[in-house]
Amino acid sequence: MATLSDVAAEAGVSPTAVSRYLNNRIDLPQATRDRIDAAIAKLDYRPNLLARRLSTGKSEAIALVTPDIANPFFAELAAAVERQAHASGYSVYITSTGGHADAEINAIRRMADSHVDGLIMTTNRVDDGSLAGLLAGRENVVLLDEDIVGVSVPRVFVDNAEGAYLAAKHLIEMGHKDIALIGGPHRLMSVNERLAGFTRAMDEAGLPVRPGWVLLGDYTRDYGAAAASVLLDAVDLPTAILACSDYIAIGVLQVVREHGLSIPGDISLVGFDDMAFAALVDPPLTTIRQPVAAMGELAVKHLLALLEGQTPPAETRLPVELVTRQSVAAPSR
Amino acid sequence: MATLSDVAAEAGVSPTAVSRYLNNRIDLPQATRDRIDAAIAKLDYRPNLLARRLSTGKSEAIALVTPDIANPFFAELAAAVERQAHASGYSVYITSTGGHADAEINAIRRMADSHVDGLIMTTNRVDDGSLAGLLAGRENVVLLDEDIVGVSVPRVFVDNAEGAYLAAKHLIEMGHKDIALIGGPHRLMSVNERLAGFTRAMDEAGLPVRPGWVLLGDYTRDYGAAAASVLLDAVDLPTAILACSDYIAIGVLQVVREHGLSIPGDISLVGFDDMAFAALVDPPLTTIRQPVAAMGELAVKHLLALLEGQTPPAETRLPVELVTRQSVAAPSR
DNA sequence: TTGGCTATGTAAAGCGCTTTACTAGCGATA
DNA sequence: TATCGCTAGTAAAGCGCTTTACATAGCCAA
Repeated sequence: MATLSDVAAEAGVSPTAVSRYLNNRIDLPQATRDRIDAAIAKLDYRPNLLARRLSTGKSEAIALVTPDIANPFFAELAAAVERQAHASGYSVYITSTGGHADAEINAIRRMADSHVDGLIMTTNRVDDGSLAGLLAGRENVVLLDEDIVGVSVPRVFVDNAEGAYLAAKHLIEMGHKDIALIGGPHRLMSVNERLAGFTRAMDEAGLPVRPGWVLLGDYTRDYGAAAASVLLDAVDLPTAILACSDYIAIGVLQVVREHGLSIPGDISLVGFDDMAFAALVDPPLTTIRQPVAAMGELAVKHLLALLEGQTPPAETRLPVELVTRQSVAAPSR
Repeated sequence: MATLSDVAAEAGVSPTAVSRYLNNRIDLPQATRDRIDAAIAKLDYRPNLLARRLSTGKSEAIALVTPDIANPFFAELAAAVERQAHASGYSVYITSTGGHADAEINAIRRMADSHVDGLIMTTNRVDDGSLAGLLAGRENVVLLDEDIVGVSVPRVFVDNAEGAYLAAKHLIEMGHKDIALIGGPHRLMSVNERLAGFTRAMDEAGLPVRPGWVLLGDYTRDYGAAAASVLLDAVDLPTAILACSDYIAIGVLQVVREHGLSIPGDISLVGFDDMAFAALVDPPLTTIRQPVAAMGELAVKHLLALLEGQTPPAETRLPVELVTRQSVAAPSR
């Protein structure tokens, strides 16, 4: 690999001149510029980014740490982050942690050690304080999608409460009164908020939120199935289920079918996220759409603003919308 | 941030000693080790990876360049690559290119400039020679999933021909004779091979491959829909369609339904890939499963072998399997 | 003729680490 | 006593770049 010095020698100037020329920090006469350009072309010179980063202390790169890149939600988020970052000349380094606390900590450490300029953090656990400790006080972090309590960095979330409210209201307007909610991990911000939105809709309609019909566990298909089993094995059944993620919804779908019931014939179902498969399942899922791409883009914008010393909003809420398909009908009972 | 020298000063030894101690290149008496450890703890020292990489010329990191991380196939591949690389102490930097030639080239360049030790390349286009030019002769690259002609680096593929053969044979055994194939981009290796496997199965059964029933375009839902429209608007219809990807298959699904036909009642359908949604669509899709995780793991293993100067197999074919669900039935006509 | 300005650069230090040589001191050995 | 070998380190160069401070030549004005 040719180095800057090689180019300088070839062009008959000093390395300083070449460096400053390449970084637009010097005005050179045309003849000199031509010689340098020729030398670069001849030697196929490409600057060593590592050396540059070490020297300047800037990397023009950001990291995205994510629980699981194989999860389409985070994958889409990652794609959006990358698109937006590239548009601003930044590279992005994506890591997935598997959702384990120690892996998250390692990932953050490793990224910091590799000297990325900033970090976008998504998680799907509730933190025990260790993440907060690592992240607190940093000026180059933004939180995306899910909160970490005690970390006062810019945050980009979706309007979770509104989403659940819209979903519940839709069910209520279709005539449902007996509505159950299946949600993600207890105490996770999005879960709290979705539960709150659900409760508000029920309250407004004068409908009770039955404790036995609020099941909190995981944003997974398996948990959806397990929770649906609990619901369906009880003596009285809800006429509708609000699943706090589309993954939960397909678990519900499967179990409902296994119980010989039909959706939406016997039970109506609303999901959350509008993942790509939501339109493809049988029946196509009525769900709450999250603006995934916008979330990723905004997170990058806020991070880059932060890096430039500006002060992006402490918290941004992106709007969600109800997408009606065919998993909701009027109650038959 | 504390540096090595800070630690050395704190511990009352030279930076050399600390460096060599941390890299296990020196035996120090317990007392000295304790002083260094204490200094590290006190200063919360973490080595600067950039500096280390610049100095050693090794990065303990590999890059994965991929057309689109938002595509669950590549996302799953990425997750597997990351898992396996981490297990060997390597970081991985994932980039997606959007499937554009220049973006691919940029990505490869950028990765090379950031001095990753090696590169795993996946693509979904047929190369015009520019990628081949960039990659040819490199000793630290492996190709995954799709070939780039003229690049003689280790390759990890799936047994495409066998997959299509199994799918076609399954249809034939169910009684189908009029079978169409909808495939990805013309001249892409996987497409060629799947077409070949299809043809072999038809030949063995003494069945003709009708040129009008072989449609090549893209591995996308849109193309699947477009191709299905062509097929269904003709005078005589196939009784079965072999879609060379599950994305194509769902496009087909949609169009078949729009034509008032049912799957598998009127037309049987087999997909390829066994993406997560294949089991969720209506009807659940019979498809060919690719061992995605194994592909990613093997690519990493072969790359690391390469980096250690070993010679992994020039080409590995991973087996596929037929997953029967409910999109195939005996022909009604 | 001198002083100063502009144009065109360069020398050298430094980013934080690794690594190759080298060495001071000391006990044991011949 | 001179030498050897071992222990416990160290000095300094180098990875490839950036950046600060300085330098020289030529020209113009006073």
